[in-house]
Amino acid sequence: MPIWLGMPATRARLLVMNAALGPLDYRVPEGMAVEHGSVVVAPLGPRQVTGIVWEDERLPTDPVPEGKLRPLLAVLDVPPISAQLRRLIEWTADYYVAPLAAVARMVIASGGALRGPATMTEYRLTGGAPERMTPQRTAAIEALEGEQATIRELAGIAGVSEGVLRGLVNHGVLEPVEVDVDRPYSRAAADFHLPDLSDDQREVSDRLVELVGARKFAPVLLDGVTGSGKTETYFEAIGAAIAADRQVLVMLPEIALTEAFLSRFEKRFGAGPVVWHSSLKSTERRRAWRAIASGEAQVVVGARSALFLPYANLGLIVVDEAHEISFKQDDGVRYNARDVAVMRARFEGMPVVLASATPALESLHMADTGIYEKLVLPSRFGGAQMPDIQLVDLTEEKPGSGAWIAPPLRRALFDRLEKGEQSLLFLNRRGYAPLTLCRHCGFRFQCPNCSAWLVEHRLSKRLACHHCGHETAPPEKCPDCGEPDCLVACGPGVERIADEVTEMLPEARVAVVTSDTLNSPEKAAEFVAMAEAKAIDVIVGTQLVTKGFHFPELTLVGVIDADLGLEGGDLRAAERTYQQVAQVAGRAGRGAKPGEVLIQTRHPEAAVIAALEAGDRDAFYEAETEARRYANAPPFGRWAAIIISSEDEKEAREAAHRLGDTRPILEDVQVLGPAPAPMALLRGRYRYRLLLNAKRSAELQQVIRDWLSRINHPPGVRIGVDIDPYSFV
DNA sequence: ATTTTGGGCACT
DNA sequence: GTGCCCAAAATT
Repeated sequence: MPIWLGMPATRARLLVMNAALGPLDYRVPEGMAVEHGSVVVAPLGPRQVTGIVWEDERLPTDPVPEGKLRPLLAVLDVPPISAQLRRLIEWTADYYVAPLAAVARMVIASGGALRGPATMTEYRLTGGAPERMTPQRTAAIEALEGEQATIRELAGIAGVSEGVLRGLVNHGVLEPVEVDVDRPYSRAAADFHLPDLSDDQREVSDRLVELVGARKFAPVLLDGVTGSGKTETYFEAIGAAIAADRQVLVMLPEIALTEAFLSRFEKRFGAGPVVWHSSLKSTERRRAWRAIASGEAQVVVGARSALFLPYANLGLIVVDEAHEISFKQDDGVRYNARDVAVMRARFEGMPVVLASATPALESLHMADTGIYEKLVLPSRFGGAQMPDIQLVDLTEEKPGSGAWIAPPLRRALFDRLEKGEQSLLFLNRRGYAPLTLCRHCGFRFQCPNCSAWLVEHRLSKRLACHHCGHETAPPEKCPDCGEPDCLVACGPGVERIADEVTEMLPEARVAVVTSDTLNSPEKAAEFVAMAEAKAIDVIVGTQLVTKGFHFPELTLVGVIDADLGLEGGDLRAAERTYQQVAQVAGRAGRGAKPGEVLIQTRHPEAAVIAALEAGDRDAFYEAETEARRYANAPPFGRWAAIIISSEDEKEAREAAHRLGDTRPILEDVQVLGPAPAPMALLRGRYRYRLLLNAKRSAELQQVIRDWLSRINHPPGVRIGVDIDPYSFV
């Protein structure tokens, strides 16, 4: 699609991949084929930058005289970024008050992929014979018949040293072949293994398949109780997209979850999907990126960063566990992948499925107002029953001192172990104890870079900060008063609960499941295999175990402290508590045996806790909706946060007050603060915060942009805008 | 973001 | 005048 019809292609406006730079104009050299979306290399001073050719009218800038233009250096060998994706980049930058370049960088996030297809040299037999035969050469020629691979691989196949093969190359017996290093992915087949679906599932999957066929924007809330088989249901929609040769993006909240997903996917489609997440190695990243951009990748499974990739031919987006707050990115561009996914589906015209057993209130509201289509799976698959939920009132049923498991939960654990069934204890706290203090002088171990206590990890024998990664070895003596043997652990973490279980049930096999212990796909797979083989009796885990796992023999779930999430005054504390507890409860009784859930709490009367006990989701959502309406919180009003940070406390405070003093006075936007942010010191930066509460009708982003552009700050001060903040950290 | 430039200042 | 540091300007 040439864009400068009939005219010499002279000028191109670039969005350069540098957030501090505005749009830059360049000259297109004679004979260079460039269109909107082309990814190009341009000279910038003595250096080079990557840029995307953009529509002039969408990137306004002061006119630059012809004579000042420098010529573009090259067009990169990748498909141009589509107009729809360019619009999505603009929308995201605009909505989240972020620089265009910062958003565009997430599209180009591949480094090596842009430098063209890399090649490597493989070798194969020519059929010729060497002048002098040796036993090794004979063996090699025999073994390598029909093989083509690198020298190293061939040496492995033939069982000879690489030197032997190099000799054969020199004698012309082996010939080099240049191949693309990115080998093709194996193909998924839409009908590889068709599932047995319940009537409910069939009804929902038929509708999803229909929507995939319609090729129009269609936001869907797939609302199914835990264990209802949502995954199998949307797999049918994926099958339809594969059959129609359109790409699918499945977003999962945690990399730890992908392992279980991958094996289910492979059983259904006969080949694995393309995996995308932030810790891919650069070669894997390049291979995946190129396959996605060329259309070769049929199904991509990824964390939130997979959302911005330049799919050649996307036909369906699925956001699984769509309520998860990890879809909200909390550094760089603070976007919510769940919401941007809906926008992408809209710009590109396709269905987007938000799947959850505990949808975000906002999503449910969109469904109830008819903006999203709601598809419901009301019961568990295979006749499994929802678990029985009981509260344990910790003010009456007291665990012993230094213990956190109250008698009713202890009895239930005993009972399961006797019956040979599995139990799961949930506590959303990594490590052994969240605080260590000196019994003698009261000294508390604190992170030097953050406003946080150091968490004791006994498994790794470290005191660690969970915010910045600071670690020290626990000392023998108090660092403050020098008293030996005076340090005591305060409060429980999962490691400590595991110790308590072991003390109580010495013969029980206990597994601690957190991001510390399940930090690789292999470890995750190993854990799943052990749990399925019944080599684990009690799982003690953080929120990592609340989602995705399906263990049919698991019949007891204990929530150690349901009140934990309610502390801290977070906007969404009640909702998050409800979701976490409901999700972890949903791990119980997924097989033939019924499940039991015991929730330990000091506030059995709190609305969230009562709703959990009654299994009354509607009551919780109704109460929460009213609370949101009262607070002018989403979906009724909107919140935004402005975080001012600097390594210098005074500089941060002064910048925050300068902003506060020039706050806009508006009827529909209220500004609160500045105040020290809840994490007043984070990773060595002092932080202040302003909160904005706006009516739905307010031009919130425009107000913020105008306000921030009026003030200049010292270079060390960073201003971050967080639209629809989740964590109030 | 990174590089270039230019002003102010000490030193010769 | 020269060298040096730092802030401001430019980068198309």
